[in-house]
Amino acid sequence: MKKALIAMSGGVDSSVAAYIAVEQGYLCGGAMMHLWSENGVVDSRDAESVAQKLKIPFHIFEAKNDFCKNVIEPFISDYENGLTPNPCIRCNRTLKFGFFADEGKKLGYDYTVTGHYARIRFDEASGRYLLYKALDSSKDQSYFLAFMTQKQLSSTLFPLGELTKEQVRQIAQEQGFINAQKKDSQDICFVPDGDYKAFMQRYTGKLYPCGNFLDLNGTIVGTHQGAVGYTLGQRKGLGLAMGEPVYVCGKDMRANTVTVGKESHLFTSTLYARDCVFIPFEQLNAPMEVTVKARSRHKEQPATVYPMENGEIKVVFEQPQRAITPGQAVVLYQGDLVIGAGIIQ
RNA sequence: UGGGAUGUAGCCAAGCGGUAAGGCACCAGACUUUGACUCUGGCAUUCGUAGGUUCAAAUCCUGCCAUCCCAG
Repeated sequence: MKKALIAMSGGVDSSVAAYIAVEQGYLCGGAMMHLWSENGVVDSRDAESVAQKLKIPFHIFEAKNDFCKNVIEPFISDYENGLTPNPCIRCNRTLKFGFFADEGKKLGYDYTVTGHYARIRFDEASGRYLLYKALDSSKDQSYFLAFMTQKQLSSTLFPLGELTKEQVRQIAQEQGFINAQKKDSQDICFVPDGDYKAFMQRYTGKLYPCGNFLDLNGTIVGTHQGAVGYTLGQRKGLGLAMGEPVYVCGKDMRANTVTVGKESHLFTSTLYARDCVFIPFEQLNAPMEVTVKARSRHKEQPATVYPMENGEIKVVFEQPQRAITPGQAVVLYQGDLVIGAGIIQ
């Protein structure tokens, strides 16, 4: 009998994923990673409650050091370098399907199970594991999983990939799980109040100095509160009353300036990406018609992807896209199949 | 010190005797397992100030104050 270790967050999704894994006959265990807390408290009560109901063992993995090294510190240095990182993607690749899976292996588990909405299928013809969108497109999380390696995909199970959120809540309700009505998590987990700049200042002890807002002509139009606190396309929080809405059009970390302008200046139809991974094949050798997400909640856009030097790619959209932002992940699809992903530069 | 102009919310700004448009900013929700975007709602009992005229004034009159421009 195969053994499966469920990554349990205490939320409804991973709880139902655990229930299904048990029902499917895997020999199951549950575990939670202690990723981060500023007060040292780990709240594992909901997860433990569900594990108890399912009569499966429950572990807590201390992962704070790995999390700091692989998620938080890159997150901070990305912002300091003028990028806008996506920490959830990094966490998936390095912690959930990295550290956590490794710990599971040490305990004799064959599979890692999570409550993600996505599907994995083995393709006989190519001998590769393929990643597909969830059947419930409104909950699909394949964007956050697109950097998974073949090794990771081969030992991962997503029991929720064919279910809707309603069905998941229904199951949680039927099973009497404590979190059946719990609100979905959101925001960056280590910045629950959403103020990531304040978090960075606490974490690093640095103060990010004020600087100038410039218009597109280079004229000073105001004072910003630290360039790391702004991202491309941002409108809110600038405090600039220019008579019409203005958006962040660029940043110069060196000069500590933030340039603002009209929304029409944010549209571009080409992007370049590095650190690319491909799922149905090892590398891209020829141009390919795909649909593309340049951020998690981007509506997929038709585009052509071209291979470049050093494994980089160029994506040319049919229509210009708003606020393509360096540091964000770009994910390529063909229908429900995830083709690959990269980091926008 | 003379002459002119202007003073309406944080910023810009309508209104020109009938009981405060709008935009930007801001705030609160919604949306959302990243940052953003977006959407919805809120936001001047009061018009530099003190008096006067009038049934009724931000709107007319007078004094004062402030700011800007031109003279000197």
